[in-house]
Amino acid sequence: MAIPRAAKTQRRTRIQEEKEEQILEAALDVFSARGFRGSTIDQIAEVAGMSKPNLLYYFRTKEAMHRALIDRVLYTWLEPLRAFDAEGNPENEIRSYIRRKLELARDFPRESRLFANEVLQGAPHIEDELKGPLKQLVDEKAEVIRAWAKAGKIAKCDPYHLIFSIWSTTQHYADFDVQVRAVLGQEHAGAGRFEDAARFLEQLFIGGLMVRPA
Amino acid sequence: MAIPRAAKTQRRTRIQEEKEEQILEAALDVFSARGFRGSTIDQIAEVAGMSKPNLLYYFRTKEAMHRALIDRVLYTWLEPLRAFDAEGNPENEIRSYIRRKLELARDFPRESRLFANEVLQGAPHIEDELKGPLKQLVDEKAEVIRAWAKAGKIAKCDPYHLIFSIWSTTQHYADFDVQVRAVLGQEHAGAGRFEDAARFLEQLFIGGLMVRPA
DNA sequence: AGATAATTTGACCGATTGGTAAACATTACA
DNA sequence: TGTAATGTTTACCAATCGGTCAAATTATCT
Repeated sequence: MAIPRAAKTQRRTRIQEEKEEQILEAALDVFSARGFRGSTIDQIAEVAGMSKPNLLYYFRTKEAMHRALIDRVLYTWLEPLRAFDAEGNPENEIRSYIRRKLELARDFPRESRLFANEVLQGAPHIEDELKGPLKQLVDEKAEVIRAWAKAGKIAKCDPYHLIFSIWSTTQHYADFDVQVRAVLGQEHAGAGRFEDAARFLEQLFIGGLMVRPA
Repeated sequence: MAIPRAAKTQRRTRIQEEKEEQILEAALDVFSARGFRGSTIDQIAEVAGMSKPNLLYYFRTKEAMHRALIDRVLYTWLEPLRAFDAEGNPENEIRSYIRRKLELARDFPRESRLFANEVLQGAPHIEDELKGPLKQLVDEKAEVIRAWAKAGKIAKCDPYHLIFSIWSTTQHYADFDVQVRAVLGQEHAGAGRFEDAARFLEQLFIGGLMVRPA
């Protein structure tokens, strides 16, 4: 008798671990490129190199795959914000937050698009995560920024909109990659693009937020 | 004999005009919320309040609806950038560009999401528009910004990434509205949100780009 | 009014969707 | 090695997909 996902054994098989990994990798490919509703199990199965019923042996539904993916990716995605340190030097903290987010956009564009697709379509599967853990984390870090502003370490500004603007500018390079490529064309292609973006964003945020000595 | 979309008469009927408008309005609702692949003709038909074959009488395929929508919206969407004036005062031009884009995000969030969905999923239907008219317009305005920087009117910066960052920060409020709402919660709700965002973004961009008198 | 063109609908089509049942194959372990 | 649990596949299902068709209805014009 086939009992999916270790309902009885508690311990996960080697095969289970490998196949689930394989499936989630394929699911990330497909979901991030086409959104949840636009993706089909058959597509994921093809990318994963296994049959559809085989997929459904490990994840009972399409939603289950998506949820497993979201859960796994969400933690990683918020890591840079979590690293934001109240004790650190404000300029350094902001600068390295921007850089880390930009690196994430460069190295994990699929993860970025997975969230973008989800949020863009009303976040039907992750509303609780947004209103709960995410909001909590942002509230906490916003308080840090507010304190910096109050202490005169950075310019007075709305900390929430500051965070939003860092999110949007950095993730833009993953989520709207096609547009960025189309506009920049060949002349600005290649690895230099990342450094150009990083340089500009640091200039923008540091220049816009740092209190300059008179 | 039924001949769709004035193939014979040249002149469009009153009914044609009304119904096509009705359909595109409904299509904007559905496509912007679920993406092209995630949307169904039945959904659009229901929102439009007409039967599916009736829809297909005016637009022969799902793609035709989407294309008509894109074409109609694209022009409006680039209007603010087109208004960017080389002769104007740099600070004013940038400030009002930001404000106009932010107003667009507030007043036409569906249009913003339509493009976001499209670009996010690889822009399969609008690649030519991106590489053609859009790139051309951006190239032109980038040159203006570069000239301002060279003349010392604003800080030296990469004009393309400046434009990207204005796009991303402003459109973020339309495209990621659910996330913004979730994070800000009730305490920052209401009409004040728009003004808060506008104030922050102006501070960020003007502060980050203007050359301050010594 | 009557004729003609324009519009609308219900019934339907083949393809694809997410998912199931059960037979079959493989693995792990005694 | 035998056997029970685990893993895989073929064949299939009802529902939904984009789209067609012919018949019915409505608007337009003389």
